[in-house]
Parts: sequence; C-alpha cells; structure tokens
Amino acid sequence: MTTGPRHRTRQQHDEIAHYLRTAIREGSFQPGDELPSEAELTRKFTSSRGPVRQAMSALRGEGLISSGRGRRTVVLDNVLTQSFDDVISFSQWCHASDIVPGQVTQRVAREPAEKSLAASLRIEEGDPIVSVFRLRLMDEAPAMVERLNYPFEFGRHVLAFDTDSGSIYQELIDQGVDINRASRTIDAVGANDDDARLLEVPVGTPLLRVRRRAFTTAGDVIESSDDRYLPWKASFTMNSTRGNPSSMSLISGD
Amino acid sequence: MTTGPRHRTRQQHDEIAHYLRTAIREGSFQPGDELPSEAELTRKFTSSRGPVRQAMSALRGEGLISSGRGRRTVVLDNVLTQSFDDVISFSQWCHASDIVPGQVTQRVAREPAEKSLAASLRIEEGDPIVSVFRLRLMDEAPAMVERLNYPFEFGRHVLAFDTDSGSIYQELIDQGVDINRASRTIDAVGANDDDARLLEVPVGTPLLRVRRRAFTTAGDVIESSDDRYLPWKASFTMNSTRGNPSSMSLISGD
DNA sequence: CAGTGGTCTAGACCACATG
DNA sequence: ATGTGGTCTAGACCACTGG
Repeated sequence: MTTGPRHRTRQQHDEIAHYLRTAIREGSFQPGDELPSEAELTRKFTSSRGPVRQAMSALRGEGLISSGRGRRTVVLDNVLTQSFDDVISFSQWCHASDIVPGQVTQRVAREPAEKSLAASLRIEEGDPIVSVFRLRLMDEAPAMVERLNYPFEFGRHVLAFDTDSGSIYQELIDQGVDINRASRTIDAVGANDDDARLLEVPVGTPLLRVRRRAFTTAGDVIESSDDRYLPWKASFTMNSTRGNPSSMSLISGD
Repeated sequence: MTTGPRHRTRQQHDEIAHYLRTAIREGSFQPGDELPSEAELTRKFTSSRGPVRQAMSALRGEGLISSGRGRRTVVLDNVLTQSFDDVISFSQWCHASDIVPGQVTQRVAREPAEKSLAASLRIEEGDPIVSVFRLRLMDEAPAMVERLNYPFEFGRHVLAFDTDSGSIYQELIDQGVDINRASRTIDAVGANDDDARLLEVPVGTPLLRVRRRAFTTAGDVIESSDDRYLPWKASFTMNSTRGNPSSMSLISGD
C-alpha cells in the first residue's frame, strides 16, 4: 500500500516534490516554517541528495520556498502558481475566474503570409498561413479583440474547427500539437477603427496589448497573435521574489 | 600574498551558463540551432556533468533553450531575461540595456497618507508617508512618469537622498532595507494632464501603467508605486514553459 | 545501433549561519 | 563547532531519438 506509483513509476524527485507541494498546500508546512533539511529528506525517501535538490529546485522555481547557504529552507507561500494552460488560454482563464467566456468570430482565412508576419512565424514570405480575427466576451460583454496567426501546418486544424464554439488552444492540444512554450510582450496601444467598433469604445481608447508567440518543444513557431484588452476588464499581475523567477496571472478587472 | 587580481571566483556552472548566454546573444548559436552536447561541454570546460546540467537548467528557465530525452538541445530564442533587480529598478534595467537613465524630480514630500494609499501601504489613514514624483528619461528623452509612495519608516531614507542623482531602489538597498518580494499589476491608461505635459504627448495617449508593491521578508509593505511608460519606449515580455513558472523582463522599445 | 539528455548514487569540499 | 545548503566529481543506468 505504501508504494503507490501506478502512473508509470513516478520519478523520485517528482515524488519528493509532490510530497512537499501537497504538505505546503495542505498546511503541514506553513509560510514562515522551516522545511525538513535535505539530509532528513534523503533519509525519509531513501534517496541521495540529487533528487532531493532537484525537487527543491522545482519548488524554488515555483516561488514556494526560499533557501540559501547555511540557512534552513523556508516556506514562502502556499498559493500554487497558475498553470501554463490557464495563462495561455482566454477560455481557461475565464473558467478559472468564474467568468463565462464568449466569442464572435469576425474572420477566418487562409492566406499568404505578409513579410513581418512571416518573420515572426519563421516561415517564408508568401507561405500559407491561417488567420483568425475574433471578438472575445466576458459574461456577454466585449472585453478583448484577438488576432491569431498560424503557419498552415498548425492552422489547418483551426480551419476545420468552429471558431465560435470555444478554445482554439484546447483544439490544438486535442489535435496533438505540442505546445511547449510561449513568449508574451505586453504594451499599450490606442484602439483602431476595428478595435473601437467591436469593443464599443471611441477610437484611441487605451488598450492593453498582449502579443504572443507559442513554440513546440523543437522550437518551431506555432502561433503569433495580438490580443487587445479593455484595461478595465483585465490586467496582468506578477509576483517576483528576490533571486527567483516571476509568476504571472491575468486578473479580472470587474 | 595570493596570486594577482582576482574578481570573485566564478562558479563553473555560472561560467558555462555565461558562455552559452553570450554565444546565443551574439549569434554564435541562433534560434533553431543545436547547442553542443553535454559531453562536449564537459570536455570544453574540464568539468563533470553536474555543472553543465545546472547551467542548462538555468537557460531552460530563462526560456532560451529546449531539451529532452534523446534529442539534442535546441536554441529557442536570443532575447535575454532580466533578473529581479533589473526588473524592479528603472536605472538598473537601463544599464543592462545600454541606455543612459535620467530623472527630473517634480516633487518630493512628506505628507499624511490618503485613505486608499494608506490601505495599499497597510498603515493608518493620516500616518506620514514620503511621496516622490519624477519624470524618467532614456537617453535624455522622456520615457516614463513615476509616482512613488513609502511609509515614513522606509521613506525617511529617501528624504535625505538627492532624487535627481539616480536609483532610489539602490539607495534603499544600501540603507539596509530588506526588499524581498514585489507584486506588479500591468494595465493601460490614458495620459492625464501631468503625464501629457511631462512626456510631451497629447492628453489621452495610451500609456503602459505598472503599479508595484514591494515587501520585506516579514511581509511589511515598503512601497506602493505607479509608473506610466510611453509604450514605444518600453514593454514587458514574459516567457513561460509548460509546467514551469514564467519569467519576466522589461524590453526597450527603441 | 550509437549518442543524447534525464535520473540517480555516494562520496567530497566549501561558504555561511547559528549556537 | 556543528549543521546547513551550494557546488562539484566520477561514476552508472535508463528512455528515447535518430540514422
């Protein structure tokens, strides 16, 4: 009964990390508390220091713990980082925030790539792409305009998909597209004619723009997109700890 | 006496990571290229696999490379992430980007906290705070307006500081203030009269707003601030990898 | 198949924090 | 002085990818 790894024989470092995460989330170790020392953990899991340190490194990356030379490792937080999926998908983020997502598709097209878009997708100018232009809703109200561009290799899955029905991201996952990494650039831009009409605001209204590129594990570009949010509907927050990476979440503005 | 001039002895994994980062930034390894195998790197740096893997792990966390069982490690991107310090401080970020930072102080005051500010700083309404209002420059050109608010306990270090001379963040560090964690909220806002005058743009111009709260290790609020950037001067980028947290950086828009 | 990166062991030394 | 976490070595086996 004790050994329960029925899922493909869980790795030791995974098992240790899972134990610590669970204990932290459930309050066995609370923020401010000291974690067991590495030596204790090696004994508890009959392991060497390698896997223990690998698990610690993972938790450190998640902002859960803080460690340092000579000091005991301390719990910082008990809130788990938003998952990658929640951050990449408007639909999933809405569901996580108890908001009903919606979409009104304006245009879906297969067309040749313009020069700048081709560069962004790392394909040749004129190669076929699939582009999608949608208005996204939060609880029925306009919240964001979304412009998505895919190389045909990935976009072909989108052409056969009812873009009014939900999450393209989920559809790509389901079709076996290996979405591994994403890079976002955030800035501000004034609403152009299309943005203004769809979002029902004056031209020039400040919008929060998120440009995103998504990659496969092999490094191929899956998507290059441009999302423009009404800033009172959504904003980004980030938490960073000294010496650790940041974690990000999208926050509802209502 | 020991041997000649010694900077702090650099750790092996640091040296390896630095070599790879530099080579990637300078284009010796371009996005899509394969990195040298771990075995090659151990030979090149006369090291064992541990440090090599530690360096790889760091670059993976920065979104620069992607690796996996049986596959060669591949370069994903060549944009370098900034550290926590660089991201919290305008001055340090400028230096890291080879931009000359500047500042024109508009106002430094000790005054009682208004209600909303008091709540944000977790002090009582009417308690003394120190507030700073500055225009920040990049290579002599207006780039950002900065409104900083400190509880008096921390702000007193700022009153004695020449706010036209550089980084308040660095000054606080030097004074021994324990800045450990920060939370940022990013959205868009139109320039108000003050913003417009200082940044030399029309009222209503879309600005990228970053509201920041900084905390000590003990959880006390050090700072509550509101920075508004010209969006063509600066933007935020974030890298997230499936199963890993995100890392963030501020990117020059020139 | 050979080569790669992912995992693991069992040692070791060091810098640092605390008592 | 002891114990901690950070770094490093020199091996090993495995899962997987690619030719």
